[in-house]
Amino acid sequence: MSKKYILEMFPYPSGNIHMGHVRNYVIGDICARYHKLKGDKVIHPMGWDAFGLPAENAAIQFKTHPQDWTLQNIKNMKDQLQKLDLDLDWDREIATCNEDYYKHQQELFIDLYNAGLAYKKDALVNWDPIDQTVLANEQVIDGKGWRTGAEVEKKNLSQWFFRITDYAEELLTGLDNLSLWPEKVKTMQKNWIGKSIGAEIKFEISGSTDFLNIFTTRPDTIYGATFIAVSINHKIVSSSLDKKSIKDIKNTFASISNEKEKYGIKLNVNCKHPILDKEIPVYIANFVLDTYGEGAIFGCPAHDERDFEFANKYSLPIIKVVECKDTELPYTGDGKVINSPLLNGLEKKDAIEKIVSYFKKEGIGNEKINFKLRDWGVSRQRYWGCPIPVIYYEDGSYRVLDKNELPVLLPYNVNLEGKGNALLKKEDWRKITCPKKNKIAFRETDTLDTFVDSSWYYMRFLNNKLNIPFDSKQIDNLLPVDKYIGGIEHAILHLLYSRFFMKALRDIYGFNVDEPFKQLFTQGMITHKTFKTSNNEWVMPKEVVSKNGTLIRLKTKEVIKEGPCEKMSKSKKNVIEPDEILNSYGIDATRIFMISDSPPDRELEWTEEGIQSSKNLIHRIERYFAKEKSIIQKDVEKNIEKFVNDIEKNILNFSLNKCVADIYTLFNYLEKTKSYLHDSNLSKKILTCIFPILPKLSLSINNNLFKSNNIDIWPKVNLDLIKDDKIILPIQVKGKLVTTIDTNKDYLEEEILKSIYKLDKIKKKLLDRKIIKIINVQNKIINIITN
RNA sequence: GCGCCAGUGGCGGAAUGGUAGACGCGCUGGUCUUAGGAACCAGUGGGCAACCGUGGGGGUUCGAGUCCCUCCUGGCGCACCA
Repeated sequence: MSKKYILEMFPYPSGNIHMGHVRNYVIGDICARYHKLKGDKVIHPMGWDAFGLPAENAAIQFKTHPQDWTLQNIKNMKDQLQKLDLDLDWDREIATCNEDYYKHQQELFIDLYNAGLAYKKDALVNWDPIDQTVLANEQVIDGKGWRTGAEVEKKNLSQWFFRITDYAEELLTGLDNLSLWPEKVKTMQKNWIGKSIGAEIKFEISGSTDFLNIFTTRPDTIYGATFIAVSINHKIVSSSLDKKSIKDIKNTFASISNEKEKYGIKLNVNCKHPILDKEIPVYIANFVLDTYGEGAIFGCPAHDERDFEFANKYSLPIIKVVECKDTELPYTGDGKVINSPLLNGLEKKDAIEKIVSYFKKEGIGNEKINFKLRDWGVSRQRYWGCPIPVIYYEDGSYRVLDKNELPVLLPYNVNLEGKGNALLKKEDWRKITCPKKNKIAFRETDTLDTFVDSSWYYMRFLNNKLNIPFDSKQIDNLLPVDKYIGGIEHAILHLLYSRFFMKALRDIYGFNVDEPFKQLFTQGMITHKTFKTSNNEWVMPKEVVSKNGTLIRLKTKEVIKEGPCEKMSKSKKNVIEPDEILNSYGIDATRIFMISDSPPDRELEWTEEGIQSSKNLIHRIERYFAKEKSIIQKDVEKNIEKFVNDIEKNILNFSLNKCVADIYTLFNYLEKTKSYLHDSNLSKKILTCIFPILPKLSLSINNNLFKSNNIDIWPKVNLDLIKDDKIILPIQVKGKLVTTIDTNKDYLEEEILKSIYKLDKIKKKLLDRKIIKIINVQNKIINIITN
């Protein structure tokens, strides 16, 4: 018996499930039910990603406490999910906002801290000066606070970070082993991690013993370096300009409307070229990122587009060091190195190798690998999240709590009105006496990013009652998740953070699992038609009727124009409520429609016709099994066997739309041949195979026919039975199909050719032609090649 | 701009390099009736035909929707990453 851990990304408890959830969970449920019928030990849990900002917003808007609001939402959504009759392990349920979840997360924080993977440093946040609060990136719209409309400021705050960059290399190479992940997601993660191999080079500052570090992927172009550019936040800027000038420059940078326009200020500093006996100027440039590499570059205008543009603007020299035509400048391709005494004639790869070893020898540079990936900032200046188990003393020092001092409970009675973080204002919670040092201390008032909550929930599901975060033995036995199903929007952050957690905790606890999710499946979103009035007001589809070919709004008789199909959203009024659909069409019709009209990883367009025909199929299957038994045709068994084989293959491939086609094909056949067989093993086989997709229907028919609530286990396919001994063989002349003939499998080529030559259609084609060659792909095709 | 993915009937979509369009929707004609959110039967890529057809053009192959090159269009992601 093998284990199958099937997991759908757990939802944020917003209060109501939407069609996207339904599709997500139906896909997972079909897998889970299939594997159960196969006899696998299936783990199929569900829980709630229950911390996060919307609860705080709701608190202000509806005057409810975030906890009450969240718990009520969980209750509502659980009711709705249960109406969907999903085969979930509800006894594994967790909610990240429950003490019993987040206290273990505090333990993990301590583990990470002790392993050197959690640390504090200053970082910039979005600060709303009116609300006196920190904003998430998505709350900043066009540089303004979403609620106050105030110009958002960048503020430097001391914050907690997880050292995900320690795992950058493994997070990158690990992708190669994830053969069951979509290429697209792997590419996105690869780009996000952004590994570049290059060199770090020291540039001596003229008239000083100090130097500038520069990262480059093109050390082979060092002879072409004619300037240096640094970011405005580089330390050389603060040491050579006063604060006022820096602020002015920042403002100038910010005022450049075309983001790509190059702009620079020459500093009163030069650097020595590391090889040549010359000095090159240093600029502050708006296009140099301070978060990448060393925040400084050397400009080689001949072989870099940005440097070329900059050099032209400020009339800096352009020195060609890679062979190319002048018209090709800036030339960024490969070629032989020129104008570079140490490197002339070498190809790029050899030149890089040679120059780097020269730098090493001279002590002015080294190989360097650089990543785009930054450490993960996990502090959120928010109430509704997992408290960080840290206390601060009056002298500014801090202490990470011991595990026996946990949990740090989130206080219930807080003031969410007004400005600032509610925890900061909660003096009686914040201020404590440190039991260890017996002096006054203050709790950390930041809470953890909710991505932390979702980075290990799949571990907690394995044993949600345990008094420690998880049991390492169970992790080894039951992870990785075999099939993880969810939206593509989590391609980077959630999935990368979870992979990091898996690896970090592996190294701390010593378990043998490297990756949390063996197979990842990203389902497509659900779209629906949109409608608008002539004033561009959105109209709900059910308000629209067609009258003599024009669309009008039922109530007002306004003429309506049809828009494109778009992702369901409240603002576009094209949402379909799962509750309504379940009430009108039932669970099974809803389930099967979720997988009918397009492959599960692509968009699904919601249509009335679609859901209706799903319902019709269910009636049709019911009618079929209600018919009087009839004599069984010879081929019925074979066709059913083929059905079992096909539908199984398609479930395993997530080709669920083809499963629906398999069901139609089977019932088309059975009805066409009037084969009604419902008291036999054959009908039990059919009921088993449709059970994962249509559980309610399958059970009720099973009950009617066999007075049993038990669905048979998944049948083992008899491949001999499926084999065809008669085949239809296509006959081509010169690669073009002319006709087909019915024949036995494993025919003799000579014999079959004789009968082929007798066919009129073939005779006509062969008239006045000479046969050059016969291509017989046994049992597949015969191709007659003529002159 | 760079990267990835995709382009097949009226529509959604099927096709290990081997009969393109499975299956569904829609549509056409018919049947039946307790007039239904039905059901059943027949048909449905284009063309009167020979034939032509998988975004355009080239190529590989006996044979290409499928592989290669190139261009066009659309979607997604990244976006000055040195």
